[in-house]
Amino acid sequence: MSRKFDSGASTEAKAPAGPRTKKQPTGAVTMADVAARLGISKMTVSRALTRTSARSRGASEELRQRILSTSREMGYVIDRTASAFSSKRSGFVALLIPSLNNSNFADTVHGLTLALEDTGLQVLFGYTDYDLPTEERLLRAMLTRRPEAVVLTGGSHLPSVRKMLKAAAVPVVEMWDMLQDPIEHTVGFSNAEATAELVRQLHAKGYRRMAFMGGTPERDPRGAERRQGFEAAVKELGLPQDRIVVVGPTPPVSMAHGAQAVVQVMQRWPDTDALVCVSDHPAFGALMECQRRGWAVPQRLAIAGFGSFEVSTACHPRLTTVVIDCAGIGRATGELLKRAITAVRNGKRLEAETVMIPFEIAQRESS
Amino acid sequence: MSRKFDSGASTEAKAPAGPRTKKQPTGAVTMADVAARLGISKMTVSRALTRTSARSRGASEELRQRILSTSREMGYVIDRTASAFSSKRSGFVALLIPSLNNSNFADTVHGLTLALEDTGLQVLFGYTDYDLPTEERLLRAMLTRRPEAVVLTGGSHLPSVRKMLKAAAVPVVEMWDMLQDPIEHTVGFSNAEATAELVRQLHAKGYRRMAFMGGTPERDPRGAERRQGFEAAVKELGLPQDRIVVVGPTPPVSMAHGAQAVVQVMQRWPDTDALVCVSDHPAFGALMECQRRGWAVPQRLAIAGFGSFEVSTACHPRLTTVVIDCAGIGRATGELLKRAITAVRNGKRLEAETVMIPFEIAQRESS
DNA sequence: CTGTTAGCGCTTTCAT
DNA sequence: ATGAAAGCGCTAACAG
Repeated sequence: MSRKFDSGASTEAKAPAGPRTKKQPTGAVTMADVAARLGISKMTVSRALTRTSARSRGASEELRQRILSTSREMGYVIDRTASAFSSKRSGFVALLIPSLNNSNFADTVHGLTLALEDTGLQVLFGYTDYDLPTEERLLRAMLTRRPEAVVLTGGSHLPSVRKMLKAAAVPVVEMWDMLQDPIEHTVGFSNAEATAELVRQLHAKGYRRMAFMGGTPERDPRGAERRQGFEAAVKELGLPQDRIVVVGPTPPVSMAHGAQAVVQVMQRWPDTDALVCVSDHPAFGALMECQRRGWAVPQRLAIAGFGSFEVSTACHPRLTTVVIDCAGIGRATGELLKRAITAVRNGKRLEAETVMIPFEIAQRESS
Repeated sequence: MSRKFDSGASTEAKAPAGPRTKKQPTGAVTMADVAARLGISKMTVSRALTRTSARSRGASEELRQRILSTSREMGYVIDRTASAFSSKRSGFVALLIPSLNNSNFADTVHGLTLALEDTGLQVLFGYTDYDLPTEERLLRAMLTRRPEAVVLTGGSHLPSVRKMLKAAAVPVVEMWDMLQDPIEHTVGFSNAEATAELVRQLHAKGYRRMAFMGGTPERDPRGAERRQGFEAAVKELGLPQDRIVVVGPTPPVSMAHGAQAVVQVMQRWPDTDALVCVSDHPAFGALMECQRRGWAVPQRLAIAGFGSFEVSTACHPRLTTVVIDCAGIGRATGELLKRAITAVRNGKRLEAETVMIPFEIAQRESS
């Protein structure tokens, strides 16, 4: 007992702090309180509570049960701020996605959360609103919490983001895209190839004069990739290449954008027979606009989307689209994360990995 | 210098830990490093970095600038785990919503985040999947991080949740509902009253045989409230009261549920002239099903939803719905949070508040 | 398997 | 305005 000015109270009785203590304690029950009650050291309590199936060291099972039940009785809640501080393991994974309001990303978060469920890792979550400076700001704030891994969406980041991540020396996963020059790990698929494949299948069905609609490329790298896939495919197939409509400026591209785009397309290129949209949302908007104007889908114009959002199967006619295993991206990211974090905790480093997530074209009544 | 086994290195040069140190330092640049470089105490650095417009005490402006630039140069990133631990201020707000995949809640999160933007508070975010035990589990995990406030959705919680919150002695906000017996603060509106008002307006338009469709009440308290509002209104208006269809069992109620429900309704009560849905998603599904079957909307059947989701204005005909200021709920919650947390930090406690958020009925072509 | 000791990086408290 | 000392609640490291 070397604490100066000790109030003299045993650690068990939480007397109000003496008049001369340097620092005000929380007031909450601490590990030391639980230990004192049981007449053991707090280290033993710590071991009992921290014990994982993986960690062999811990208290004996009988004692462990007593510790657990006493903790419960006393209303003890471990202070992870303190434990993170002491162990240098925050237990956080930082996750940045472009938008909350997008069920594709929501499904990815879902899959990731499930994969991390039994690990004690918590997700520190942020959304960038498709804005690079916002991403940078959020990441900067998150890094003050010392996350054990960082997950980003896509490969488009400010230079300072790469710099910060390098300095933080933490495992990084970029998801949802296949990247030329990933920071470290990647989990995703080629948005360009998926769109190209969609175009090829529409071509096989007989469509020859296709148009593409999407948002401004700078703010939506995934959309830009899809557009490139479209352009490559129509070129390869010898189809007209100039039928591109850009809406914006703000992502996400909305249903209303789709309605507006389909009108533009039909005005500029009246013989267009298929419209490929950057996502299901504008595709749906386009479909509804066609119904308003009495343009038969798919007879007058075929429409295709991307992402297989709920609306794409609920609408009438149902939308042809690219089906992505969004939850699978999250799950794969989670599994990768576990291995990467375990490696770091053991003083190693997981070799950079690239995980390909398959996609599928769903041909439905809109084409 | 009372540290035993000190390696002898000054704090400036980050030599690898000596062979006999008890604890491995992080390796990252610390406040002490920055201070040493400037020849000042780390306390001064701390003050310079923590200085808020609110806090008057801090370093002189000139020194502060030097500290800031040196920090940047050295790549110093403050360790909020340590500062939270030391100050007993986690800087976290715990937020629990039922679902990520719901733009209403997404908008609320957005509003909340914006309101908290300049406070240094970070959101610790979890979604319950409309499941009370999941909510309890998530909250338990979050409380280990000592959040300075907790935000829940709705008023339906396990008893243990109320107990944990009471023990944590932290400000609590329940949002999205008006509650009989709130835990503490409330921000929301009456789902029952909003639905009742919708029914009254449909009645005024001439609809007389209305049906309601929703999910199982146990898993969706907000849906249950809406149903109660429907029942109260049709009773008050002397309309048939038994036309209730329950789909499920799993919330959220989907577009497909709506398609299925509208068929059931028209089979059981063929003279139904209006269908009120628990949210826009099933309302949209019902609308599409009507189109598939050639039932004219609103001539044969009027359809109304709830929530003013994007699809409700994009579809054709557009859906009559209840417009909620979702972001406003988030914003109001954020403002309340700021005051509540400030109070606690000053050793006070904010009196329990109830903030009413107005709603609006949008009559559109589907009715 | 259990205990002892030291200390993580910051902020509080008190002194100057 | 600045500094020195102490300590927040936990876990690493070592000893037994």
